[in-house]
Amino acid sequence: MIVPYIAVMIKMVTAGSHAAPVRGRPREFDMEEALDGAIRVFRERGYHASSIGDLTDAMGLASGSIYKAFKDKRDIFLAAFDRYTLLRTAQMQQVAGAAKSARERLRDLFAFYLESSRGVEGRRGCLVVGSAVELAIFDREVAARVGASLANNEALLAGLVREGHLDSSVPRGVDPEETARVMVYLTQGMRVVGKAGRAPPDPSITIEIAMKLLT
Amino acid sequence: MIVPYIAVMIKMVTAGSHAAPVRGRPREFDMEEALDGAIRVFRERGYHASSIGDLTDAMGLASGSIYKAFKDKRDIFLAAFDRYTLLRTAQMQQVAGAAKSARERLRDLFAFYLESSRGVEGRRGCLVVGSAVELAIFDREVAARVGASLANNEALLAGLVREGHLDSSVPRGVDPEETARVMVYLTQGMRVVGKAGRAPPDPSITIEIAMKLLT
DNA sequence: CGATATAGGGAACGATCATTTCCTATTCAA
DNA sequence: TTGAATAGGAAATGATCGTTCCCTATATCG
Repeated sequence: MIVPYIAVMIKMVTAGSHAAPVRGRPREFDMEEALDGAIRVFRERGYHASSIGDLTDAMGLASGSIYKAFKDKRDIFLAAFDRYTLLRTAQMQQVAGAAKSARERLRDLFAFYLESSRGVEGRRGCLVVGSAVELAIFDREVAARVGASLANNEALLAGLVREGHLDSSVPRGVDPEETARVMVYLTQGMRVVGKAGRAPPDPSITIEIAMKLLT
Repeated sequence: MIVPYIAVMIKMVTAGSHAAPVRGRPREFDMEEALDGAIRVFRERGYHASSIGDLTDAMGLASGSIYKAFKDKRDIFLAAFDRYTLLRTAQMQQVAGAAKSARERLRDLFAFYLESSRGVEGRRGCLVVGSAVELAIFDREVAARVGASLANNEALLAGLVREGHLDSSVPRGVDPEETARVMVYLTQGMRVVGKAGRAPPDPSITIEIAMKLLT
């Protein structure tokens, strides 16, 4: 009797308290698919320009159903933000774990960010950047999540610089934390410029210039 | 008879067709002060979260008066954007013209951007970044202005790199255009992170790391 | 099987927003 | 000095938006 209760609690925690309860009619829609639709809308239009109508279309739900699963529009946004950062962190860690040397892994991350900032994906934009620009100043909770996401990226990059010290692919003189901070500026700036649709003709040149930070 | 007409036309062009006409009751408010108020509102809240009520407060005008001077909310925004980029470009050119060597002028520009991304000013944000993120994808005219502003900054930075070749403060191997592109990423990223309220404890270290791009 | 609990969905509601209207005030032209 | 033109400002308007309500459907518990 207590085991399923614990399982439910764990699922509720991982799903951010948006998991379906045990009693009553079960949820018919897929929460992850619905949130993917919400992510698409919020990335393209931002928070304020996304209407509930936009969200019902993209999530495949009626407004009544949305308000059964979420407290309000902001609650949808926070759930979408959390899923976005979850997926993005997974992608980054995958990219950052492929190559042999730490230097090459950092190069792969730059390429990944540059690719994310190109074409349709670039125009769609980054939800973290969008939240920072549109919401962080007046919403403490959003600001905290944006800060945590940036700190997370910074830590990942700093860790790679430190690994580079160990495998001798990055000179000891390169400060991990300070360099990672500048690299975060660089990557977030790529997303901004990508939103404006200005992509570099030859990304490989851009990457090599960015790699000078590891000198 | 024709001379004042020409003068009026020139003023209308420079003021973006928002100048007061010759006939009728003259405008009582100062257009530049009003636009400064609009700039403050749009920088803090973005476009969609800024209500006409916010703008009447910040511009010191009633809604009826605002609609006498501007076609609609978007027209106010475009005028504010143009004034913002005008002022910002002037500031940048002033900063970029002080030091002796081109390398030092580039360093001053990094410091200027980092300072603009700190504290209250940083939280207030950059109107170009905000426009790129919130509006560029669905508003061609805004996208064009954002693109022009980024291209302008890029050209300014590239020009300094080229000057650095001439005064030998920047190695010849540093490509002006490609390096300027990366520097734009860097500076726009600073504004994003500044919006989130995360400023570097010691800006001078950050600046020196950024200067590695000129290696 | 009946009671309870929750989901799905669409219509209704209340608030807010951008914009217009209308009236007064102030200028220039004739 | 009168008329045309425009500014200032407050109230009215119409549309849109987020949210709630209500009804039906489907599950579990006793």
